[in-house]
Amino acid sequence: MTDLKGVLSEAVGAAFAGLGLPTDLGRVTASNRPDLADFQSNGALAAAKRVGRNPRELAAEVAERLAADPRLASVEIAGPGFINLKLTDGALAARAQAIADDPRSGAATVSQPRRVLVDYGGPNVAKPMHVGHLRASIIGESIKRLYRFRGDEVLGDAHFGDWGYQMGLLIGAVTDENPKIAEIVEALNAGGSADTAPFEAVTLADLDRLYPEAAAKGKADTAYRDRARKITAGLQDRQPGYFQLWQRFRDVTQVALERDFHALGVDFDLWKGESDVEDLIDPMVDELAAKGLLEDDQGARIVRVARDGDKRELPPLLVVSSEGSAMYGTTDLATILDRKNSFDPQLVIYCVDQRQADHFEVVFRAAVLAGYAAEGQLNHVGFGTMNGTDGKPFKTREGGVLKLADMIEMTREKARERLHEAGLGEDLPADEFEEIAGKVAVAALKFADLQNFRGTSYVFDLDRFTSFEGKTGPYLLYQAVRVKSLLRRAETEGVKPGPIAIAEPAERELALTLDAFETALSEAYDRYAPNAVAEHAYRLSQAFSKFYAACPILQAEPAVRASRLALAGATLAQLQTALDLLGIATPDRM
RNA sequence: GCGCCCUUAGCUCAACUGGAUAGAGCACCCGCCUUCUAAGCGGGCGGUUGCAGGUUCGAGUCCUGCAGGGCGCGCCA
Repeated sequence: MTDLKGVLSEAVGAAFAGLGLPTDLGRVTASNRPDLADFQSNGALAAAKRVGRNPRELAAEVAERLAADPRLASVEIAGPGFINLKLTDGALAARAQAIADDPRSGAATVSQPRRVLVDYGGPNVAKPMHVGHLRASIIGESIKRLYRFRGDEVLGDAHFGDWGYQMGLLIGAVTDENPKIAEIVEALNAGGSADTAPFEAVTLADLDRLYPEAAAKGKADTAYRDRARKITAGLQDRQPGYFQLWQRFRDVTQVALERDFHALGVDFDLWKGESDVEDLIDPMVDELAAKGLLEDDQGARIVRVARDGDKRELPPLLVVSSEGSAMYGTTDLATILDRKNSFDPQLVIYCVDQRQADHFEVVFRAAVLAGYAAEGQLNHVGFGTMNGTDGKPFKTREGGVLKLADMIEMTREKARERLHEAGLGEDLPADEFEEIAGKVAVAALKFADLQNFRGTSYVFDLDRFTSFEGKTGPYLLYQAVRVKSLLRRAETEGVKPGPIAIAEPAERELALTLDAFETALSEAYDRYAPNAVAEHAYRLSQAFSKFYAACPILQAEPAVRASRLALAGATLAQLQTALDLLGIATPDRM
């Protein structure tokens, strides 16, 4: 299905071709001046430069060739040579009708679907998720849905951090604190057998408490750090005591993670972790050595990735540490190999904090050197940080890191408050009210994040995000619910949608906005930029709201009523699709 | 020190990859509910796009320099 921009680009392109000029000059975009036109082409300006002619003259010749097009109500030249196009109401109505009849709400699919893997989330075993994981989850989930909707075959992978130094630190800390567990670990490591039941006593809260202490000690105390590294290497060697205790860490973490992700409406197809590629590492190291990529350096084994012409000095990829353990770059590289051997993605999107840009550059270069990926196939889609109102990375009032679960509950509480303030949902059963509050909270958090371009940092301001007024998630839910309510009423009154006709300005604007969905999606897709979808959802809501205020629906005469009802239905379908692509679910009532 | 990113209305952010008069929301002011959810709609106020040059018909967008802010720079992830 082609949108109006595409249809008109073809027509204008043909007109340019008729003058012996390149077809691509006909590229049409939405008008910058809605008061003058629906669409515009700037091709004459570009052409004038190439062929050395007056742009207005060229534009006039193109316009002449377009004059007979029955879909166009007017073709005008303006300014230095803009070609302004206005559609007939009939052509607009036909497009709106096609969108209303389309289960995809007018969105196209890519011509060549790819296998795409989205790597996001990145929670760590033994550490509760904190606000830092929020953006990865929100943006990654949206990108996954967007790519899938465009027709690609997409897998989302949570990619646990479960195999590094922090595991060694924690095993050390837990055994220090609990002699009984230390005894069992030692016995198992020595090849003996022991009852591991006491491991069950280790809770996520314990790990949560011990990790910061251990990490701090590791920084300050060289001996402590070296022991943790040795334990890490031992774990990676599958020494039974370390390995079984580690499994307990993984289990207690998994439960909490699933709960947090579920609350956010985030799902993964793969729950793979660093440990899943452990078996690949030794052969991979051998292979890298055989290819002559590996170098010994200060007791470690590295791959140098610097290139001529680099503006900065990139560090090498550290493959094996001086203690013999795998580093995160090692598992990242092995994961690339693992994916190549299984899903064989044509594109991998790493949705990870922008601060890790250098790290990914190093890993990607190493992957290309090793022949595990082609140049450009691995793509780091970075994002900025979420800051507090002081402009610095978000912290609690006490200065600590806020757990994700706490943030979600905070937002949910705020949502309940807002609903009560507005006197909404009070006649609903308690469980439905809770469900609505949950959806409002998720919509508030996600829309606040996704309305900004991912690369920029933004300020976390709960009061603003949860407001029902203005450009917020709750506002969008309200709009969707309002349409649902309208459609329910039509249903009970036995009113059916019918053929769409366009007459009023508000109807025109709504139809044009519905048509712009495809442009927003392709931009979001090409630039890994969900904010284009968020922007569209908001514009659609506004256009509908204007229409809703200006054009009575159920009170209108039957033909108009049927048309407007169809427009309302098309709006709801597209709005829900757009929100779904942002990972936002819509309640039926509020 | 080297490198990357950022600086747009009082505040929070957009701007379809170089196009017309730089747009939204919040805040503030003025209108609109006996009619489909007013959590809404309409109107107004608000700008030397950090500063200085350059490229061209045309720059928030590209190039150079400067100022301010953030981040990264091998055995954490």
